[in-house]
Amino acid sequence: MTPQDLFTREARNLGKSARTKARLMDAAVSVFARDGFEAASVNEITRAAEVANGTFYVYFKDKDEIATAVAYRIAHDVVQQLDGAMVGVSDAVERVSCATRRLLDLATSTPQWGQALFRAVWIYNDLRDSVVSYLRADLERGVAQGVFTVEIDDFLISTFSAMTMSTLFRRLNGEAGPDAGSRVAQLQLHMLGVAPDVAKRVAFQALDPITLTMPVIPREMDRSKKN
Amino acid sequence: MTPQDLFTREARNLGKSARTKARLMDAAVSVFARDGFEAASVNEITRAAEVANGTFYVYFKDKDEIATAVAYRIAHDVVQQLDGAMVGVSDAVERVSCATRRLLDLATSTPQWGQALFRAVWIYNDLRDSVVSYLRADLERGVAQGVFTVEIDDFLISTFSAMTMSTLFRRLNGEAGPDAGSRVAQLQLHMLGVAPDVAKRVAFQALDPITLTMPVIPREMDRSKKN
DNA sequence: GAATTTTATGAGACATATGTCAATTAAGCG
DNA sequence: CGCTTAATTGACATATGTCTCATAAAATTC
Repeated sequence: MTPQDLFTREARNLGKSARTKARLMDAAVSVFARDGFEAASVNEITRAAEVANGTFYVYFKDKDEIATAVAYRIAHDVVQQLDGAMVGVSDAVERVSCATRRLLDLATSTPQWGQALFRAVWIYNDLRDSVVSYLRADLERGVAQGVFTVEIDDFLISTFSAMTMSTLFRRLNGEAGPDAGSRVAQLQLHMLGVAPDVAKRVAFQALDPITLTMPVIPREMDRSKKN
Repeated sequence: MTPQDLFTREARNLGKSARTKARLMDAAVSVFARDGFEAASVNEITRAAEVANGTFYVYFKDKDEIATAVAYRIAHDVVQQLDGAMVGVSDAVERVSCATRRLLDLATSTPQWGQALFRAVWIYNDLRDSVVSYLRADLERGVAQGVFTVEIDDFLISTFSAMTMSTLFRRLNGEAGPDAGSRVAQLQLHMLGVAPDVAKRVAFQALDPITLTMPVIPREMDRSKKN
């Protein structure tokens, strides 16, 4: 078990079936990250989890089921982390910039989860909406504060997230360096109509180094009652 | 043969082997567009092309080979179309806006090719560079003209293209309407530092309705000599 | 520690994919 | 037309994957 195996870590005090399920989910994360969602096979996941092929089907109906389980869980944790990292920030410009930068830091610090998040957001539309849910509010706050001069609608939000996501992608592939978060945040602020000097200052200002791991909190007891 | 089958159309006066190869390439385009590159199978392509499984291997070594053949060809044609549609436009702001809008119009008018282009650009990095080759020049021109106030480098260019590509994606999926091209162009201009009123005017000004089909011009004689 | 329940196993039935090749069919040509 | 070459075919060997199920192993209960 590597430090990346966060589901397993979470389940270490739970019943055996919860632990096995967690192993499978961690394995799925790393296989999805390595091979992509389409190319991943149940066999590959069970091999990575070091369980027999049949064991998989005790816990999940098929590949889709484990994929959604993993994806929604990761998205949930990411949203929670971001929320936590932004308490006390009230300026809309800062919030928007912060969110982008924190998301990139977070995903980069646990690359497998970053990869999985990226792919999941790609596939599940409603999941993207959930990761992005806070964004609309912050953008509208900025309009109310008079600092953003664009109309906030679905198109803008999609474009905005595409900028973040494409940066995440490049960051995970080593095509962009550690300043990618600040750079894309700066461009996003330009796009929203923030004055260049303000955009530059906010996007590049130091972030207090909050610990951004994915502290998966045990929430459930053993729930492996079939059907 | 549907009107979308542009390779077949191109090859209609060529030898039999060229026509079969073209059928396979058109089939590949539509299967890639429908199933995605990973999920597509050679069987599916031969079925769509209405040829036997073995025929495929006469013309292509494997799925990758036909994919690159198709992808590079589409990219080549798209670049050529865009170039053609922009002769005479010298203002950098207009050129940049135009390129984005034309690309979206083009890809939307032949959705299968649009899909294939999107997926191909995703996979083949050098191909993206080729589609985007004119972009760097136009951006630098804008800086020289003093209308863009950002530094032009790989990061900016990637982010810029991501905006275009994500819009293409949404457009092809019906998540964005016909004004998507203008809207994203406007946002891109904002990002580059163009004044809002100018950005709005240029991004939404009418484009002369140049015929933007993919006029694949026969260029080669039958080249189906194996090895 | 024996009985019972939970969990894990892996062989196997079935499906689908790849790439090869000997045989067949079609095309081109004198 | 008959001959030669080009093009196509589909069965086959091989591989990989999915999902089920009877059985084995492990954990829990009494």
